[in-house]
Amino acid sequence: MKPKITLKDIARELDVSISTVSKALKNSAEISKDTKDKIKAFAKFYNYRPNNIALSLKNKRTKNIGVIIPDIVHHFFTTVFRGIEKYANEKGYNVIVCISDESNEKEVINMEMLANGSIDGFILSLSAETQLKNEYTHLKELLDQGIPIVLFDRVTSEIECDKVVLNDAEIACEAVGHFIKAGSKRIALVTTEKYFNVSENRRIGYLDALKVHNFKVDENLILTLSHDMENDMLITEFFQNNKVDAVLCVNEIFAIQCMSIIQELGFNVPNDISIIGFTDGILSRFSVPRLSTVAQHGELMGETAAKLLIDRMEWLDEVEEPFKTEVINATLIKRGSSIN
Amino acid sequence: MKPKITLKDIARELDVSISTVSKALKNSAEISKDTKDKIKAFAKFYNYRPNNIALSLKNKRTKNIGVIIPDIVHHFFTTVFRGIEKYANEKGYNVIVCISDESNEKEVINMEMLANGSIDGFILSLSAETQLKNEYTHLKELLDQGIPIVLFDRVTSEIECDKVVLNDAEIACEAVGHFIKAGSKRIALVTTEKYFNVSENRRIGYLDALKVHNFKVDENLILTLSHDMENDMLITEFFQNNKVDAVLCVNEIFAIQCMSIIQELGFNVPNDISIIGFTDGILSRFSVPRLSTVAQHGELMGETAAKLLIDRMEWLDEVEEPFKTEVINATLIKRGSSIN
DNA sequence: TATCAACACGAAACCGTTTTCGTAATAATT
DNA sequence: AATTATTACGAAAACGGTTTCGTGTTGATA
Repeated sequence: MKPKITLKDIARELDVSISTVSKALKNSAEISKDTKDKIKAFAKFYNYRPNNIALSLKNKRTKNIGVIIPDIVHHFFTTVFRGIEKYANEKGYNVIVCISDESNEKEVINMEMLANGSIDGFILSLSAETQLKNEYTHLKELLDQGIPIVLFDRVTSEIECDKVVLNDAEIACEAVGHFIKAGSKRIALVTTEKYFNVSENRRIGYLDALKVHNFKVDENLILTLSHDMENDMLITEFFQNNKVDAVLCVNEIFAIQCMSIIQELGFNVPNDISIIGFTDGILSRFSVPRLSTVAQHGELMGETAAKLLIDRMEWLDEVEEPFKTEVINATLIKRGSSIN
Repeated sequence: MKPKITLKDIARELDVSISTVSKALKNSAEISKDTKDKIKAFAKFYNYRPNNIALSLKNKRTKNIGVIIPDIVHHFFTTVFRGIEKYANEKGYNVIVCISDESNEKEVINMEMLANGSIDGFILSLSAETQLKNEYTHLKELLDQGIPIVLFDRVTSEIECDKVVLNDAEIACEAVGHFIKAGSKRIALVTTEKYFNVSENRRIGYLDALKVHNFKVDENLILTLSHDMENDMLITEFFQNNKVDAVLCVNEIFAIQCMSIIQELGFNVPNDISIIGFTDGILSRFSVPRLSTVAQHGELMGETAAKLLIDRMEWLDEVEEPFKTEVINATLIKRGSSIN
């Protein structure tokens, strides 16, 4: 057991002052070559590393980023996290993750916890409950305290800060357009409650596409599912009661569930019913047939968010940049579950 | 913009000493009720919160746990992480995650980075490269410095510390036994390179089961795949060239890949060939037919690891507990991809 | 009236750094 | 020889807390 060595230890052993040791290790011109060599050798031998906590206290920056995500088991958030971690690490930052579990309270508690010095900035995607309650005072307070925040994916216009979003409406429109070009007539949308900005945007894109192609909107063709319940019965009834030849689902799970039920009901995918989902995750790649889907480029999204945050943190004292919203362009990946 | 308030600020405003403020906020009996009330009210009004960094420096404990995992996109690690985060959070700890990306170098760098004061202890699963090179000096050094470590899943006997593992051999044996009871005669194993302790243990379980039931081992029925390559060709050839009626795969992806190729080759799952995988992830639950699999209880594993670590950290000064190895009992989940 | 608790608070050390500033000792200049 | 510049280092403050110990002021006791 050899505990960590400090500047003080080195100073005592070598009979110099702490300041001298500190300067010597930073190769200061103030210190003679002899002394520097001696100190460096000693430090190297005992594997001296400066204490991060002491540095943080002194510099008033921790080189830690707080990441708050609603759920890590969702593939999309996992990939975004991957992107954040990768970029942050390259830039010498560490990442502290908290999972809000879609709960507003957890989101608030975790952020307040971390805000007391543990991190230099936040990257987060709003919890479902936060979006539902439209409650953003915790974010406002942190911004007020000068802590930079980057929102991604689940964002809100109530808060002014850097953001990274997907062109949800546009890509949903493109997906529906793709159905229409392939000859689909009755196109369904399977979505979540509309307080999610992303679902709402995808719905808008869906409606836009119908309008552009002079399709009449049939509200019966929009199925709203909750993300935390057993939806199998609802889906089954939906496809039994409605004649449908194409479905756009706002996430991968819904898409896979629909495909599985559609197949059980005796329809052929994609000949009877085409399916396109969101998130190019593992499910989409390994299903039969493989799922056509909207790739959200989560990793890029994460990197972009991290870059936005780190840039702002590192320029904070120098210039006052206006807030940016970066738009990630989704890609429609055509695979076996849709025609052509 | 109202920056964070400190003890010093309160002391100045209220014309008392810093010590008085500190004691008042901790409700010390040393301070008169009047003064305490005044200080508490002021602190509350300005939303005073002690600075975590200063506390860490003083207390020599950060209440942060470092988690190093090889890969976060793998469902198993994600769930373990979930368990760690959950338990740690309940106990007031934050989690700093680094992804080693199966690289020994990254593992070493990240751990050294965090070890300089940022965390109180580590939870990790060894990277592939670390297991391949059998290089554990970084772990030994940290343990030497008095930093507690808990290894999970990918562990090694070279290091003495707390560990959490799955009863891999046992459950693999049980899975193969299940095949045999259902009448399978030619049982294959699809696995990874054997320097992974987990794959090796599953292989041992597979061999044990064969031996117990007086089956001859046919090395041709063991297919070794690399985890980062395109394996489709290898799998296809394997099932074309070998008569097989059951397959145990050491992970979910291999299982799904095998199932998909087996079906393409015109075999019926499970009638012609039964399949059991490892990891009860999203893939297993949504495949057609649903995949029989070994549930590894990742979340429980994570919680157990976090509990082991936190217990050790909090008792560190008091007693010297011997190291423990907790074994998580996997569960065989029988679904559509295997008979009976 | 001198002595002594009890009370209420402040000074200062400490955690491990960095950094500014002051100052001996030596060397260079006039 | 007196002054100045340079070199090489140390003292101390600062970051934001906690905690030990000391101390001035009361009120009670002998």
